Amino acid sequence: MTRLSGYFLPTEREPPADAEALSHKLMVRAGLVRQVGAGLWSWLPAGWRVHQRIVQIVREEMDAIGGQEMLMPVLQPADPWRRTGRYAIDELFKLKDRRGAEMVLAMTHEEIVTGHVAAAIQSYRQLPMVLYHFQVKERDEPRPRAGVLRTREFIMKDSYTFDRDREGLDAAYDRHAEAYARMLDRCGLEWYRVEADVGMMGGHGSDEYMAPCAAGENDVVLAGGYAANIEVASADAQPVSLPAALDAPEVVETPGMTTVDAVARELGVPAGALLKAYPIVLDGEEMKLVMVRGDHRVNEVKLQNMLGQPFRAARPEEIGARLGPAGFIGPVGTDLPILLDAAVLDDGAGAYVTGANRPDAHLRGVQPGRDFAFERVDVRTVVPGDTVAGATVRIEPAIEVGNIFKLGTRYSEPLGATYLDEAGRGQPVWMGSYGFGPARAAAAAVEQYADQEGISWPRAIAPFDVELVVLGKPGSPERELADRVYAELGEAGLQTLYDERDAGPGEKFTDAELLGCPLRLTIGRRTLAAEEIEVQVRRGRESRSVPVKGAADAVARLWRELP
RNA sequence: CGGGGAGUGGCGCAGUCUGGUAGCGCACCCGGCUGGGGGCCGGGCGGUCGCAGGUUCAAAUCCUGUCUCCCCGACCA
Repeated sequence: MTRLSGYFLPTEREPPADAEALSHKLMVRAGLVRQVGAGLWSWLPAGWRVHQRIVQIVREEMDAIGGQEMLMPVLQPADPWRRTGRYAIDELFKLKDRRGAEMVLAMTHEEIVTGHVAAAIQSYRQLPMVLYHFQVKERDEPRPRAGVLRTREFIMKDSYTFDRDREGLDAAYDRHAEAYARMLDRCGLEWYRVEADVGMMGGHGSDEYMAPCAAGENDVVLAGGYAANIEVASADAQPVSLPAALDAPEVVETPGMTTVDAVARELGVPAGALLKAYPIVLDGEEMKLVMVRGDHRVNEVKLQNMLGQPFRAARPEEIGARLGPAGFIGPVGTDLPILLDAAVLDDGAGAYVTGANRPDAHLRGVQPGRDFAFERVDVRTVVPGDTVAGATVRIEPAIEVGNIFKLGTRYSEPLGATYLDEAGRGQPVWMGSYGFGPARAAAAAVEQYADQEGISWPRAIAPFDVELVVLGKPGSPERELADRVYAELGEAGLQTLYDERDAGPGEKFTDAELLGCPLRLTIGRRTLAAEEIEVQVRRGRESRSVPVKGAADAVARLWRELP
């Protein structure tokens, strides 16, 4: 129970000048958070209540799947990070203690938790196990942004599962997925589970939990039941009307036309009738030529995953030496291996335009298969209008609020986490790791439900259930009634913020709507006259009234019906 | 890392080009009025102009260096 007159809730009439994202503006204006430095934020009391409510929901769902809460330090010795090969990560904060020992600030806790398990687990009888904690993560982000959406220090719930084998991991992973679905629903968020890139975490699979909103940093591809991060999404391309096939490729002069648009316009064909060449160089300096349709773009994450090894774009001099001048390169007549994107047809029904590998010239009438050999790949970025199983995709921005990984033995092997099976054989532990960011969940809720007046919290994570506004002078009958209702609301189990400041009605209403508690009660002169208390539902700003007698219970019933 | 922008009272800003007593709105403090949508009157407090050095009789303003923050992109374990 909280009286606003003495509560540290510094609201602002105007957003910070440098704020761009809606959640950034509103969380600062509402007095929930304050910036300390780039990507460094303090949570003020009301903001921390939101954070803690989310934490509690997550905790309950982790406990429900057998998770055991613990706590591991942020400051850690560098050695385990060297052993797992993660010491080289740029985002990892590195420092030395007074003795000169190399330390790191943890960005996640795989190294430490695996170390504990390695030391303590000897037998299959001790598995499976689920461990988790809420702890600060430190990441030296190249560019923090958008308030608490992308910060250098943040609290994450990270859990880790330890199983005997792949089947055990799969089951643990599925249980986590179910827990994540429940916690996100309970937080009142709109969300998608999407296929994700496993990235450098390595391992056997990954899903991301995405909350769609304008400030989202990721793009999610959705179509019917299909959902994937655009980094890994696949879809069927929209067909393009190709020019008729020719008996053989034919050179056309295209002086100075180095762009798809210029060539397409000159030849009167759609951009999709061109083939774009993207020369890459693999680790061993082997060069390959990736070909996608002129209206498509190479997706470097998909390409990397398909290659299974790092690559870089070829430099102009390398391109010049092996193919031709940049802007005029193509697959015909080269001895480079060619990776042809799945959206390019080779049924002979039409033909493409490609660079001719000499200055100011292209080839038309080019047919994959007939005019060049290729390996078929899927390496393009999905675009709006593509389809998945007949359903047209849409692409939405979203915040990543959670990410789950099947790690396999990626960490248990370098850190020596093994157990003895029934036959007495040493086996590596199979691991999964599961992250969730309460701060991002809070920001996502702000983004998803805010309106012109401010924040509109889902009831489960609002800083308070009810804001009680009293109008009228201190000592007035209105105040006496409000004091009584305030106490009754508490008895009814509602967390209430009581605005008993000596301020005008406009200021109180404006602040209440900015802060966004699900219900606002107003007690003023009208209340006394009508024997009814006005209740405003924040989401939609619809007003109703309840009798003064029994008001708290009526409000509690109403609250339970809210989203 | 590349590009763009900004540091002046708690917040939002003007002043810098053209050097000459540091200003405005809001907030805050005191008194009074008002009391259902940021109300009114009167009186006040508060700023080493990011930092350092330089030029000058004189620097928020000119010069040099430096730090910090924001936006777009790259990156994102």
